[in-house]
Amino acid sequence: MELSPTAYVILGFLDARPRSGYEIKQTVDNSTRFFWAASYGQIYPELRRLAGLGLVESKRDDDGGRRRQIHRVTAAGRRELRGWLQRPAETFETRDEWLLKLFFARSTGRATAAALVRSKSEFHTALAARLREIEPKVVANGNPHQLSVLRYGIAMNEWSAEYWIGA
Amino acid sequence: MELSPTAYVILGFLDARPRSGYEIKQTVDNSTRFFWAASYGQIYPELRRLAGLGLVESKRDDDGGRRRQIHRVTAAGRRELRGWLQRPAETFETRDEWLLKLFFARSTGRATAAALVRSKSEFHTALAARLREIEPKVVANGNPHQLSVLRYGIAMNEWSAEYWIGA
DNA sequence: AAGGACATGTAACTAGTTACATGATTTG
DNA sequence: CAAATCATGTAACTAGTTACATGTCCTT
Repeated sequence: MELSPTAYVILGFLDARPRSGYEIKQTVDNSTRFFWAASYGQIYPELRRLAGLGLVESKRDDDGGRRRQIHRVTAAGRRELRGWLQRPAETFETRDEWLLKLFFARSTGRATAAALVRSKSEFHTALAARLREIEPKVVANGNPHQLSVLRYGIAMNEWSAEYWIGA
Repeated sequence: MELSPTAYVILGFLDARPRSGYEIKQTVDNSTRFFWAASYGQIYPELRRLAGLGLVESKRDDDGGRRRQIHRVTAAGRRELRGWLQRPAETFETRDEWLLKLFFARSTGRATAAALVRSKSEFHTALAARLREIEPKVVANGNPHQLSVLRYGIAMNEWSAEYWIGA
């Protein structure tokens, strides 16, 4: 089966424990977001699709008057996730508008280019700080792979911030 | 006017000199590709759109029997490009399937995780090497901003490759 | 003669975002 | 009581990829 990487994000989080679509979104925003984002507009329809394929089981579990749906990964879903983990990765993409503007900053004055570089540096500093805030939670949850991914993100953004300060 | 960043890529390259859609694609693949890619399926329709908006002028310029179209940026197109360059950048996105797999490599053995890390490191080494090949061309064309963007790409990929070797 | 590079273009598809609609509960 | 948070979902849209179709010219 060939699912979208975002489907595996969902399967991956459900593999740790069952949760609602809303919770998946929060979790993504506090973890994989810096290298793989996902919006509600993707998560909810994808959950349905996965349920249709038998990879996820969804059951209603209202919280008081609050309508809620809890999803859990099935045995087939776990198999699917393992299969994906063993296949080689393919996608690596970056869309960096700062670099694009700097690249075409020919006619603009050098003040504009300098401001751009400063702004890029600040962006990476802010992102690194944001990731540092998450760090204690990830340490607490005790998954070494997740921690090493996060630390890479922190280190990389700090590296980038410094790179452009020196420039 | 609010165009897609890819439209500005086109305007930016046409600003340096007029060229065909095919040439734009080749140029992108040899320069902005590592931080902003574009396919024919985007470039050709976008050229039409830009022509419709009066930002680009396209004229037929067959090369022997080879049908060809040369596009040049208009004065309005240059204004539009400058306007974009002066607005702050917004988009910064990464989709990294290697990090995603590592992040969810809980149940897989540690051998799988190690292979993943190695493969990520190799990927960045190869990309850095690819960018190094381009470097002389960029040096030759004498645009300092383009060179600094390229060198950042090289440095960053080398940094990433080394980061994961040590891990 | 064949294969690769030059050259343009579209159709079908996949992915993903944004904005909106709806409504309950919790917190200040 | 107002605002934030919890919670689900969809419609319309934007962006972008892939695969295909077509044909020329150049190199081996």
